[in-house]
Order: sequence, then C-alpha cells, then structure tokens
Amino acid sequence: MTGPRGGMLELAVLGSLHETPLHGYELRKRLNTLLGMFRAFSYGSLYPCLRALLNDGLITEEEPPADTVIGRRSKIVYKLTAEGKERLHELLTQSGPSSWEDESFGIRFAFFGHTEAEVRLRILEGRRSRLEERLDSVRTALARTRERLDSYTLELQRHGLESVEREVRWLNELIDSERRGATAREDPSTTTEPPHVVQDGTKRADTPEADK
Amino acid sequence: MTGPRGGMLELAVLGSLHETPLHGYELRKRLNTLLGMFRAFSYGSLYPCLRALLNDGLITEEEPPADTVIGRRSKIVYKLTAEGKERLHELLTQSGPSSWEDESFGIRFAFFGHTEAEVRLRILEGRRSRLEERLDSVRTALARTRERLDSYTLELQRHGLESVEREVRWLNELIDSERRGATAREDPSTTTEPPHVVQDGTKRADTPEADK
DNA sequence: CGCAGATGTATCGAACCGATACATCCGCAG
DNA sequence: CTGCGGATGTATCGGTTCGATACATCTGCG
Repeated sequence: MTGPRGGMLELAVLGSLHETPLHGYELRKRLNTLLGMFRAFSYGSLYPCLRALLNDGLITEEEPPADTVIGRRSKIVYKLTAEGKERLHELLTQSGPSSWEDESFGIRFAFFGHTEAEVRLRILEGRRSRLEERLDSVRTALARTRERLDSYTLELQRHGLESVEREVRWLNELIDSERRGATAREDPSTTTEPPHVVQDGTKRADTPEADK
Repeated sequence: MTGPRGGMLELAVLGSLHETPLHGYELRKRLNTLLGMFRAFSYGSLYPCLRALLNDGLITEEEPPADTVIGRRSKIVYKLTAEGKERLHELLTQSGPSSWEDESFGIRFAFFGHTEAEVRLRILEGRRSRLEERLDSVRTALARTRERLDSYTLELQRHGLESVEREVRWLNELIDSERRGATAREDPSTTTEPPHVVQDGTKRADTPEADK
C-alpha cells in the first residue's frame, strides 16, 4: 500500500543512511560503489523508494543549516529516524530464503558488518545450499542431454558451472572463517569484527533447510 | 501495444522453438537447461510472451494428431511460423548494446550456433569492453575510498573483481578462438561451425533417449 | 482405491531498469 | 565577463520480469 518497499532497496537505503545522512544522487553512488560488481540500482527505483520510506516515517528530510538562502532548495538530504533504525535492525535480523538469492545476497553481505554472527552464518550457508542445489540440477540435466547440445551451449554451461563452483569454494572459506571466529569471544558492544578470511580446500558440512 | 516482446524472452522462445515445437512447460525446462546457471525464466513472463507472439503471428498452435479424443485439450504445442523464423533471423543479426548486458549476453551466447561469425565477434567484444569499463569504475572508486570500507565490504569487492576478471579472460580466449577460426575458410552455406571450443574430460556416451 | 508428485496452463502484484527530462552548479576557454 | 560543457541533482514513465499462487490432469505406487 505504501509503495515499493518489499525489495532489497529498502535495506540498501536504510543501511547506507545508517552511516551518514545523504541525498539521492550521492546515495546511489555510494550504494553502487558498496555493491561493486554485484548490483547497480537506478534512479527509477531509488526515488520512489525514498518517497515511500519518507511516507512511512522511516527517514526524514534533514533540516538545512540556518544560513541557507530562503527561497532556495536544491539538495534534499535524508536521514534515518528512530523508527527507521528499528526497521533496519529488524531487516538485518531476518535470514529467510530471500537473503540468499542472486540479487539479494550481495546486499546482505555488504552489511555483514552490522549483522549478528549467527545470522551471517545462516545466510552464508543458505547461499551455499542454494548454489549447490542449482549445481545438482544443472549437472543432472547436462548428463541427460549431453550429446544434443552444440559446442557453444556446452561452453556456456562449462563456464557457468565453473563460476558457481568457484563461488561455493569462496563461501566455504567464509563459513570456515566465521565458525572459527564465532565461538572465540562474545562482544556485542563493538562493531562485529569479521574474522579474517583464510583459505582451505573443500569443506563439506550439512546445510540448514534447503529450499522451501 | 502487442505485449511483452522487447526483452530477451522473445529471442529465447523463438530460438528454442526453431529446433522443435514445444509446449510451455517443456519450453521453460529446455530454456533453463540451455542457459544453465545464467538465467531462469518464470511462467509469469513466459506465458504472456507466448500469447503476444501468438498474437503477432510469429508462432502458432500446432494441430493435434487426428486420433486425439475430441473434447480433450491439454497440451498446447507451439511452433514457429515463417514470419517467426524471419523475426528470429532478424534478432540474431542485431548486435546492439542490449546484447552484452548481464541478462542478455547469456542468451545471445546460447544461440551462437545460429549466429553469423561477424556478429558473434562484435557481441563478445562488446561484452568484454562492458566488463572492462565496469572494472575501471569500480577500481578507481575503490582506490578513492579504500580505508572507509569495512572488511566484509572489501571482501565482497575483491570477490566481485576477481569474478569479472575471470570472465574477461574467458572472453579473451573465446575471441582469440573466433578470430583464428574466422579467416580460415569462408563457408556461409553450412551451419556455422564453432571454432574449437575447450573440451571437457567427462565422457558420458550412454543414456539413450530417456526424455520425450 | 486414493493420494502424492510430476506435468501443464494461467494470472496478478510487486520490483526494478533504462531512457528521458529538466534544473543547477562550477571550471575554464574565448 | 560570457557562455558552454560536464558533473551534480531530482523526478517520472513504460516496460520487463519475478514470485507466489491457483487449479486441473496424468501417472506411478502402496
């Protein structure tokens, strides 16, 4: 009812504004830098989202400094409200299937610094089983139709599989790293320190509740 | 006005139906197998697209065999019309910026077997410069904000960069391969032979036609 | 028999993109 | 000083696709 606010943009915006107040243009740049190669939001979604968040009282326009010329209004700087912070915390606590899909995972990961260790682990494992599930289905489909595909299609499959296998290895390292760092100490006061990434080959632990 | 037909689904559907007539359900499976890990269309886009294509006369419902029970109508098998083939050829000839974006490239590549060598090369090179452009912008942005990012964000950036660099290397190999094979001989009559694509070790020659 | 799971067709709202349109600010060449 | 191009900045519109859902049929199996 209140506008476009079910997607990942909400988290992305609230998460960004949590650091410091920003206006739309800057917000977009920050966001797309933050997400690197994973995602790039456009104004076509950003501005409607800002309006909806404003409308719901999760963000407000920041007061301009008093020395501003009266009739002038150019930048519109947004900042989080108390309700916005609450909502952000709520979003960062969740770890449903919507956290480890392709479009969402990068965003969740980008805010791992503000996410509880337990949630981080669930998301990483969820992402991993999602990918392994996909690997399975593609591999079996490939085995059944092997000789019917032309070389280009085959090459596409091969590259795709390799890429995903690579991401799974990456996730394994991250999960190992999380587990090692997790039980070490319990200090919720400081901003959660990421346990630095170490490498190891194939690790296989069971995963929490795959799909649906 | 004719419905959802500007996207990649049109090419995907026409390209798939070019091989053999199919009904929706099977079409989707074929498509998602074809595209491997790159993409997965849903019914929510597939059926509207089929309706639009039908509406435009690019595909038709295939006549059921005469021995079908009268009142029964379950599967709806679609096949390409002459106009559809024409349109497909038109789509396969184009090579605009829309060919090398993330969502489109995989689909274009999947049908390289039916694409002219020159077009293939343009698409591969377009994709490559698109990715390099992105690498540049992320790398410079990273250099400017290096110390402001937490470890998780940094790790995300690192992984993203590595993935894209990997894809660029892949493209380089493909482009080399295309160029080598291109000037070798000139035979437009036969279905375009892919120039020596990387082979994979696993041979699985059995499994005689289990699918229907 | 009955029922679970694959097959099969279909729709709706929500999310997001790409293009586009403007307006303002600022450095700098003429 | 002027004007002009490019970055900054706000905003919308149409169109594509997803995710969830609904429902009907066919098929193997205990």
